[in-house]
Amino acid sequence: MNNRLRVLRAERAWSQQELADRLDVSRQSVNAIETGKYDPSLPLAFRIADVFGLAIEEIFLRD
Amino acid sequence: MNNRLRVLRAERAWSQQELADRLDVSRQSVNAIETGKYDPSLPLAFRIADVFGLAIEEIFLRD
DNA sequence: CTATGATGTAAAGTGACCTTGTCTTACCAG
DNA sequence: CTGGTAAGACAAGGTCACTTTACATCATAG
Repeated sequence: MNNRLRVLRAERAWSQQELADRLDVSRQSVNAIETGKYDPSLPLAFRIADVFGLAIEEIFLRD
Repeated sequence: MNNRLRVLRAERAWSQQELADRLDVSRQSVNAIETGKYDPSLPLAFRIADVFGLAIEEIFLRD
């Protein structure tokens, strides 16, 4: 399960902390997802999609 | 996090066991997701979307 | 140099997710 | 009616996603 989180965040010039606040999770969680330590829960994946205004399939990719 | 799993499965006349086999999880997991006991992991959500040929957003709904 | 912001990593705890096992109900053959 | 099987629910246990807390590195500003 690959994801384009880092790129999308860079496009908006957000820090991990800034994204974490918008998602209402810890900064470390954002970092862990970006570095591929684990996948987000489905509800969090939806919130991520909402924050970026994209579909889940446009952010998370089947590897 | 609401989902249309039961309806989609009924449309195809699949038992919980049949769907579970296609998803490579236990029959109980399918049941638990249908009855709203919990949400599937993101990878499983993708497999569910693949099995039904739909987007995740068409199966799982923000409540 | 000191301070601050951005990112990465680690250890420990909680609860979500998934399993195995058991149960009920319904249906059909004999 | 009885035995067998299929479908769906429920319970208890284990693994891991996710959180918190804490500490470390590097860059840049003052």
